[in-house]
Amino acid sequence: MGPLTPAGRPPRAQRDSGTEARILEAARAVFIRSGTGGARMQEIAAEAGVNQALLHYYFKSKDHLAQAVFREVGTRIVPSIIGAFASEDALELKIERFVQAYIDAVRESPFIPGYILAELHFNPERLTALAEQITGSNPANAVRSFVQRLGADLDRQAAIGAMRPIAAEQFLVNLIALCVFPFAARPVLRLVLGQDDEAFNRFLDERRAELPDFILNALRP
Amino acid sequence: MGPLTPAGRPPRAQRDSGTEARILEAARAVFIRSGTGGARMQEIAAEAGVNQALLHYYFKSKDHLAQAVFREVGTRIVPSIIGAFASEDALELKIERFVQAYIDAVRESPFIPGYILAELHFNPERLTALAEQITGSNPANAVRSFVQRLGADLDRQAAIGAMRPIAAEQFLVNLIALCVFPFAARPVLRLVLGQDDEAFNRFLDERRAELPDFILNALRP
DNA sequence: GTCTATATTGTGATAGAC
DNA sequence: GTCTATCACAATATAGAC
Repeated sequence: MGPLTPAGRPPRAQRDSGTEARILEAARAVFIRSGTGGARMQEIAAEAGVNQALLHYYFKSKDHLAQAVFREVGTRIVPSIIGAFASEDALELKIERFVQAYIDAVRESPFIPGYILAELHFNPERLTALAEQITGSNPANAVRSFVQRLGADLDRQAAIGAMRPIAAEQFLVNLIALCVFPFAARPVLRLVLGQDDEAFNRFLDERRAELPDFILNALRP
Repeated sequence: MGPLTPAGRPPRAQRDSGTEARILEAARAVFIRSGTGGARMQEIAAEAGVNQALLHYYFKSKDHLAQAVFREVGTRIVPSIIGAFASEDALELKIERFVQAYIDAVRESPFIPGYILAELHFNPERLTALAEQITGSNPANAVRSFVQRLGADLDRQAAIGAMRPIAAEQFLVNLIALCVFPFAARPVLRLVLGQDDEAFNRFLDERRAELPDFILNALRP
């Protein structure tokens, strides 16, 4: 959604100066580190290098801006999860690739999972809006059919004795938990591992290599 | 910490009318569902059945109150984690008991993990204060020695061929992730499982029974 | 200890010049 | 489109009566 223009007229020249994008970027940074409740419009304006009035010019209100940020962040993360399981590869391969792709992707912006979980905890209603945008008008159905396909995949493996049986919902939660949690609990981990960023990165390197084994091993018959 | 009393004098009579406790209880409920940033002192006062001024009488400021709540909630959860591993039982047994004890405990108040993670995400500095209170003056050391003991336990099992080798930090994160995440991501789970509380509870029942197998299986050599 | 009333600042939002 | 100035109200915090 672009700037608000007087009834139907296209936006003025200089529309592409990138101001709107800069504001959104600043808002993302501030909302991610302070939460929707803790964030201040003034702080966002300062970080974007503009004044507060401009935020309202581009995004009506604080809540609109928060929604825009959440949508943007959410739509970037979730499809990667769905996408990894769309291929025709062997289940084992999908799992391994998903784990490594997720760690690689989120490593770049390690605060995102914490932000998403916190935002959903305090504003669960945002979830339905986000889910609709990603999956279409009936998110619950889309999710369920995804779980069903995963379940069929797991059943097939169990039938040929390649894996032990496990409920699809439980497995999906396990998989995502093992990937997401280290980032969501980053502050605690830093305490356990000893404060510095470097240790955290070493931990992630090790995890990237070993987590697939842990999961695949757990699935062995 | 009791009410503020004029220089050294003990609190007046009727001190035990339970007002302070009622305020703290109300504050816990509100902070847990709205976060420190989103919570309003007025809302807490209403929920406690008193007026706003009393909150300041008992707890200096909003931030003090938030700290008190976080300490109280945090100190109730964390020791249960440490405690489960203090016994002399076999590692397998400790793991199984920890998983089930955790699920049973948190089930009563399923919003706590989300609250703690969110609070730590936005106010990581609160962690050191909490950790000091639980573990004494040097939390980083206490945590590290705990991890070391767990590591020794794992090494022993690996040495006799009962388990495959795994780094203690990775295993600890896996264990906690698998327990905590379903609660922290409760809103998402409800979407996946189909909205209602009953389905969530069935999911937890199933999980309580199967998660130990998943973990123990992952550790098999 | 508990209340009412009020001070004081913070903060989202708007008006209007340029 | 972007700014300055300002409004209106929400929210924390305090003063002081009872």
